[in-house]
Amino acid sequence: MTARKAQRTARLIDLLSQRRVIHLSEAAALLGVSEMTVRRDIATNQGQIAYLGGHILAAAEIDTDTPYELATAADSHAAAKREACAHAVRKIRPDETIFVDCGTTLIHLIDLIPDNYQITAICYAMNVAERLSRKPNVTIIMLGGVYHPASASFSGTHDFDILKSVGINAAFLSAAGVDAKRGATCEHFHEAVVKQKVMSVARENYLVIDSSKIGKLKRAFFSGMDGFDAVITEHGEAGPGSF
Amino acid sequence: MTARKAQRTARLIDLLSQRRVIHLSEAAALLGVSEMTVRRDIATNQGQIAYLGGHILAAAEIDTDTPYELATAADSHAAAKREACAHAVRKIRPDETIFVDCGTTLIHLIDLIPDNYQITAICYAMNVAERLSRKPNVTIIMLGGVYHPASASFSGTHDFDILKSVGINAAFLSAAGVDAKRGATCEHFHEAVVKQKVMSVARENYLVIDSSKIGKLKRAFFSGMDGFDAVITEHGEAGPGSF
DNA sequence: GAGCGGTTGTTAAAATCCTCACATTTCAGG
DNA sequence: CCTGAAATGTGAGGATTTTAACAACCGCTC
Repeated sequence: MTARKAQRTARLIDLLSQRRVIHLSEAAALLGVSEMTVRRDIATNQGQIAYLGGHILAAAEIDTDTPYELATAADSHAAAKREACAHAVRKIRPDETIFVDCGTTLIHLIDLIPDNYQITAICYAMNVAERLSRKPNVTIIMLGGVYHPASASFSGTHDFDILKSVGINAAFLSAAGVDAKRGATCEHFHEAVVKQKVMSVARENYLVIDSSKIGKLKRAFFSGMDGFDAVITEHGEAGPGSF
Repeated sequence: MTARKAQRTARLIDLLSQRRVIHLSEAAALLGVSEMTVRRDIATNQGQIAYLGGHILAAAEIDTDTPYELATAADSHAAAKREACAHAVRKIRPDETIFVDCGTTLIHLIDLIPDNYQITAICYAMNVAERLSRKPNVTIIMLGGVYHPASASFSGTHDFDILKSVGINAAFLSAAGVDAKRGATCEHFHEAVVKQKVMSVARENYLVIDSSKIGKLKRAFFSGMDGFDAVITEHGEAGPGSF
């Protein structure tokens, strides 16, 4: 094995750590060699590189034991979040327009909406939009803007133009911290701006959190507790006065 | 979804938890249905089941990769598109603002942009934004609006407000058809509206297509050939007059 | 510079996979 | 039992992937 070949293989593995799946022809272009050469590289490195029908992926992906748990474990308090969302989903009627905040909590809400509901969902985070797009009968409206990687969300002044032209029946908000005195807070200021603007136009505002958030205070304030029609946790629904 | 189909899907997922990778033909035999049916089952369960060139695997294996990744992988004329983009990427300077159209073609352009370039990219399709978000040093601006599943893109009147406040050095447009007489066309009217608006504010407009598009005519017209500063295919760059 | 093994690119044919359209079957309500 | 919608099977055609053979190239030694 020449130095050139070894280096090329290392580069391919490096690419896989970022991309998970790379098509053969794409890898060939990226590495500046022919497809045949990439094939041969893979054949001599079956331990690290896996190959399936034209697609290259890290061998670890299909070797190591169940990454399922890992994926769900990355989302802490997933069970509590899902339960809170199970309570929250009852607020949605079959033909309403809702707002879905960013974060991991409300992803569960989306999954729990019955497939036959014809809802319109407004969002501003990419992971939320992506999950919504998998559901049937959902009209998705994305508030655009500048991308913020930390929360996979978009923000900007223009958001507000869209909000003027839609009627939101219920807004489902998430928070990173809920404090009795200071109210609901999140990690990023740009998120807080969007949340506030949405809350000002939505008919009903629900804060959906798992109870681990209670007592915490984060840097970006977006609403006092009296701004919510209800606070929904895994234990059920509580009036805003209980905090 | 019938009970039978749901049960079959559950069985398939169960198989995947033991086997990691199952070939399409084997799954069809194991489940006692045709390969076509297994394909369709997978298509309606992209969240849990992933599919790569004839092989079925648990979606968790290639986690965080949205279904778009798979869409790109199954992309036809992928090699020609990538070559066209290799020509197109030379139009980008290290600190510019560009527009990236929707579709599968320009995904390759994104991959080919050098990592050390500090560019700002404007887009209106989810798969494009998703791919952009993986690159370092890129500022992403998303034009929001109503979601259109066919092209994973968003559209709406409000797009135009954002466009007023940015300066676009180069817009990279794609098309589903290019006709000598009628010019550039695409599948959906809502896309055409966005393309036209972008072209009116961008300093330079490049049409990037693989040559299979030439001679085709689709329903939504968005620009005559003289609207482009250049047409870029896998064979290189051509002036707009050559069509 | 000639010779050598290992590496790489190019082609063509075969096998496989994908998409689409249409025929058939199944299933839930009336 | 009838009926329409959903689900399923089938086959053709096109696109992609695989394999194999052969030619060209590289770095090295003699």
